[in-house]
Amino acid sequence: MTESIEASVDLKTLERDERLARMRHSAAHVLAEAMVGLIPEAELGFGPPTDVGFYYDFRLPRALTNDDLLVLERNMKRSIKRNHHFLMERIERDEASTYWGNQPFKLELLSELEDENITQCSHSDFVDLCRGGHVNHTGEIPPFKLISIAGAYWKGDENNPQMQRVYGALFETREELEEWEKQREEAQRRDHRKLGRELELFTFSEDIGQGIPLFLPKGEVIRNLMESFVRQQQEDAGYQHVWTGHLVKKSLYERSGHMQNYESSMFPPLVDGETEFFLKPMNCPSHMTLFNATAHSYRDLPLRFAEFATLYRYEKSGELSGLTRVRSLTQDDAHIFCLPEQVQQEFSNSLELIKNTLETYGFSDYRVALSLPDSAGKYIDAPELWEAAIQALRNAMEASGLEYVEEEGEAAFYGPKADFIAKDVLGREWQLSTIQVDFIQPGRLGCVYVGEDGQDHTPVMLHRAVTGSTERFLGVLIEHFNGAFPLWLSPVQVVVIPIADRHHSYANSVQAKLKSEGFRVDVDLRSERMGAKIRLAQLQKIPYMLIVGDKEAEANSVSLRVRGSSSAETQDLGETQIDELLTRLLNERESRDIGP
RNA sequence: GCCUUCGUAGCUCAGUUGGAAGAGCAACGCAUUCGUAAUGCGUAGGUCGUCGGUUCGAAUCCGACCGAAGGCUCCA
Repeated sequence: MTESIEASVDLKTLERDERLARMRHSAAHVLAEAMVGLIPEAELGFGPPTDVGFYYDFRLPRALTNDDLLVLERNMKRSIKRNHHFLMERIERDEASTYWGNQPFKLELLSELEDENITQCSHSDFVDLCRGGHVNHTGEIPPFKLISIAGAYWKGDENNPQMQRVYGALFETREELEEWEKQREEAQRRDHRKLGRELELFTFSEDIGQGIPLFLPKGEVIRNLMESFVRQQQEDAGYQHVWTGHLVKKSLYERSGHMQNYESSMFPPLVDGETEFFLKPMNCPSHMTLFNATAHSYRDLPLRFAEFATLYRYEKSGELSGLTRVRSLTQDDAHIFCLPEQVQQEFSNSLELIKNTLETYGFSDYRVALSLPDSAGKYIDAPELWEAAIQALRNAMEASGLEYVEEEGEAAFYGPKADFIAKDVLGREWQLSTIQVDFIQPGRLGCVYVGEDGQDHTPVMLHRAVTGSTERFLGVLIEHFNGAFPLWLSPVQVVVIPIADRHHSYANSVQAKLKSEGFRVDVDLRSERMGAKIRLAQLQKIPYMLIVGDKEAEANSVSLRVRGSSSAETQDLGETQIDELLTRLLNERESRDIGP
């Protein structure tokens, strides 16, 4: 056996990320060791570290079960206790080929190694082809937990065979691991699919179809408020709202480039004789058609068309998920036709709109990704237009003082994108808003304006969505607020709770008073005890409970109970005069307060 | 679409090796009139996702399909 070529490391001197990566990668080795112990015929793929732990891909003669995870975990812990040293060594190619002779995936990896710097790592009796990056010995692997079994394509390519992937979570301390598990459970508790059912916001039905959410009355109230909010802001910012229906002829999408680039994500066409109609998967061609309906002078620009449009996208069945990935969605979409020199100002205006909106919902922490094309992609071939668009977008972002990271290969087929990725209260990231610069489609669809020089010119088009899709954004909001919406968004803002039957008429009068101010108010007239009514209101996460009995009816007041910002915490604010209550409610509603 | 798991009342779930479909909550009815998170009693509710197969007999075993979950792939 050759000598170790990996120097021993003092973990304490490493950056946290590097240290964790080594620990996680080492744990993956130990997982593979345990798997070979459990199923000797296991074919090994590879096992990298992840954001929360590690995984290892295997091809196995049988499906793994959750019981297998327990066995694997136990065996891993045994190996860890024995402080096996990780030994890196260099090996000759033909020696490696012989050694890995019956491991097809390892042979494939081996054949892809360009140079002769072939290394493998052993600990205990287990050897793995590996480029390195371990802790010194298995005893340095901190607390971990095997969490799930999943299918995964070899090398992430769907044309490759499917492997079984075992995921593990690993952190430096027991506390961090437990914290992570708690976060995970909290996320499950807040799952918008569960809350959507409990709060009667939306549902799905096999009779309607996969990925097509149906909104119950309370869910529709929220949708409507979300859209009204954006609509009002857009009107203030000089947008004009338009409406372009649901069906579009194939020929338009052929000219825009969508047929060539997007057909697989569109529902099959509706055929009428010679004509094929498609359900609209996006609005840009429709809005450009609207633009072309009238003649435009450079003086008209920028022209901003906005639409709350229902779009249909044929997402593959396995990709659907609650409200966050659907087949019918409502986009708060807009297209801004402008002069090249207006791009920067329009970008900045859109950014302002997006910022205001996200902050109103309590998303103050977000990052921006600049999505660029790569050489491999399906991007429309017009290098100088791409270059112009990317330059314009970069300039606009820098002028706005935005920090951003560039991501190659993520652009739309017609242009680069600036995507806004916001963090929710649990620290999870969601891609919500987007601004895109398009130098290509307007020319393809013959959009022109008459310039100062009396000649026709092609406008630049900005695509821009604020909340993205109403469905997806609502799904994120439900989890963000844990179903306890701020007053302005709550489907039921106030519930009046009479203590006994003799208080019903006073309760009704309180309801009428608040309703006349435009509040959404229920009265609980059931023959139940007050405690039961309060409990129901709490579970429904209604912001304000007004309890009325003899005292209150006498004094023209209510006993005020506030739901509180978190689901568990409530406040009894005691007796409050109706006028005082109204002032409070009006302020809270107008300011769209999201609480502490 | 692919891998794995799952589908029993409106919801959450029990249902032993195949042998008469259950509970709690919700709903409905009656009683109760109550002071800050569940009043009591009663009634009703199911082609066990669908279709087919094995069996004397299927919620239970097998197959196909539909739907869901966790991943993978994809997301203009």
